[in-house]
Amino acid sequence: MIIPMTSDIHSDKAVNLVIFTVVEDQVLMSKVWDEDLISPHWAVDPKSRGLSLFVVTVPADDELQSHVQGRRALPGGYLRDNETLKSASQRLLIESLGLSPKIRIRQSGIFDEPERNPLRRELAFTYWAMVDFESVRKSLGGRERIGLELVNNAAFLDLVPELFDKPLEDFDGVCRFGNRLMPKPGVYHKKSMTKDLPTGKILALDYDDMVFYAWRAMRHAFDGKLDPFRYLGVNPLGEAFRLSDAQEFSEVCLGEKIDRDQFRRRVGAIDRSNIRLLQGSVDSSRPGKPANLYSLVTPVDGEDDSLPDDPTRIRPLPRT
Amino acid sequence: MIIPMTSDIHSDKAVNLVIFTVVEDQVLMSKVWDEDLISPHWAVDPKSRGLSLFVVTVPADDELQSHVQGRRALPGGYLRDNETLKSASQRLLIESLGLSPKIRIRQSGIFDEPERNPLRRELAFTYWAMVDFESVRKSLGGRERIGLELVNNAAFLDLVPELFDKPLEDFDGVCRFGNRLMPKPGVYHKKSMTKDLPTGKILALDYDDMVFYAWRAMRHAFDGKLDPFRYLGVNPLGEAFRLSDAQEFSEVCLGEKIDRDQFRRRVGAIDRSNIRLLQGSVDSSRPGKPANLYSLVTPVDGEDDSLPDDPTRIRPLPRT
DNA sequence: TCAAAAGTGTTCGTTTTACACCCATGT
DNA sequence: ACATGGGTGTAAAACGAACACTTTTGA
Repeated sequence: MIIPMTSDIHSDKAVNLVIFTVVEDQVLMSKVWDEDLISPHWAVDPKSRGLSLFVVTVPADDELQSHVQGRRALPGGYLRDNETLKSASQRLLIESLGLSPKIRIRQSGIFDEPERNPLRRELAFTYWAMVDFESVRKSLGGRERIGLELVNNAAFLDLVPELFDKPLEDFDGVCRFGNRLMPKPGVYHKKSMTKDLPTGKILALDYDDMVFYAWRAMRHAFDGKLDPFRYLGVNPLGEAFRLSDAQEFSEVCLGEKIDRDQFRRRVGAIDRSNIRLLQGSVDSSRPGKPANLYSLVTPVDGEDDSLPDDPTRIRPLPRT
Repeated sequence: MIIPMTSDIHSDKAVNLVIFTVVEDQVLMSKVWDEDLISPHWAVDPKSRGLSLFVVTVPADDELQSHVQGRRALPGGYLRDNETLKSASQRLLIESLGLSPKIRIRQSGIFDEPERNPLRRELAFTYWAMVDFESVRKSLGGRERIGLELVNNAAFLDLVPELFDKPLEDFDGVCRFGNRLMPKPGVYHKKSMTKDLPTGKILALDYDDMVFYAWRAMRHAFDGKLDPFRYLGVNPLGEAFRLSDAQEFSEVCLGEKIDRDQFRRRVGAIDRSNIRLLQGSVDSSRPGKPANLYSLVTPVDGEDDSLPDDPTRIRPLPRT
């Protein structure tokens, strides 16, 4: 990528984007032909059906190649004079992926180690967003070699116990980019990042950390009494969906399994939920009892800023 | 203040410190003679007894004077080549206040509006800490004219209902630098900063916002099941204290009133609390029934990094 | 005897978690 | 019939908020 050499570019202030997307394995298989764009190769299994959470990656800059052993990077760019970091991240979302500016973007971290980039001192600010897969798909591949790296799916969650020699319940969220353990008496949350894990580093430089922290932030959309669709500004499930699909969406984003009955009751508390039963429509396309279909009461629109940036600071809505 | 003109200073990356301290009004009166250092003047009332939460301020830079109408600023400085922002904030804490590096510092915000500083484009990163009043006191005044600005105290909390025409329970935390309303059905948290309030701006530029967001972060030490002393790394209450003092400390920091019985029961849940009854010692120095005295089981030490940076991500400790 | 502040008991409604059971479909 | 997944009833446990009452001091 060639950066135009206009003088208003702050080349020591990078903005990196952690763009999440959720897609059903079979949709991914049928719509993405170049399997080199999807990593790792086992990420999509033709036999099983399920949702996967991915993050968008690009090749590392040429000048970095000698330092990164072929590992990929996160899309990004540099701050300009007349922008805030947030507007820079919006511009970069358009520039690098051709995505509409109506996407809800949130700040998630500062990466400022003097040695983090072996070429020069630069601070990196990460912004994250959840994006509809259809929007991402159009940009995949191309000269930019835009690709997807798996963050989490049901298969990975099933692997966790043998991979880390701990049951899934011991974790307060797991994904390929790291995890936290549930606190025990006397011990607070303990986190593990890819550099400490047997599975090893995934992306170049400190991009793994960027993904992990952004994932932790994104995760908050699901762990409280928030409406994740409104919070993320996107609905990857389509017009009508099964509750079990909504549950798998939550599980993959949270990196936790949720009890079926608890999940249903939580979203069923209509006074704080955006999900409503679609009268009289069922889906029998899969084994078992046909499932009721649901839809969103208020369809999402990306640009609603009535929600605060930090979900951790929202108390649950009181009952009516 | 003269900044040495060595070339490794990043003069477009500022670090500002929001240094909180809690002090009893009568201690403040007896130990600080220059009342110009304390703002506003009604902050300390010789008649009433109580705790106040302050933030440390300094005069705005000379070059800014024409823009700020005499308003004061937060201590700060610039990032250097070989530092992270966090180590810069530690250095600045020593340089500007002579404070020991053992103080627990946390990041809280990025201020990046292109116009935020009328003199030049600069990004500001804020770091906050809670500091023992004795440490702050030694630096007050002097050539630097280091002073204190009131953030919250019982008197201000009592004023809130008539000031904002709303009962205190409608707020999810109030202080002089802003507030949030409790969410109502259909409406999420709504915040008000000083620029929107009848009470008006307090400090120069966007320093009010820095204090507000840092205060919101500091507040988290109190609203969950965290041990605030361990989280803040400081104990402003001394060796032995009444539970009612611990309660006032919490109320002033939270910007909320807490029911006496609820507060006592919460800290009384010893398996998750650091507070223990001091056998056989009572304090009769105030009207009413003499109070039992308590102390911390594990005295605080500033440099314990077993606690994560973000309290919102801590789940309560399970019971033993 | 009263005000003031400390300290405790008890209730009630909500939330969380777990377990169990029934239901409707395809094979 | 049975495997598969959808959907609901119920109950224990934990938690939070509210209220009322008792205790011990000084004035």
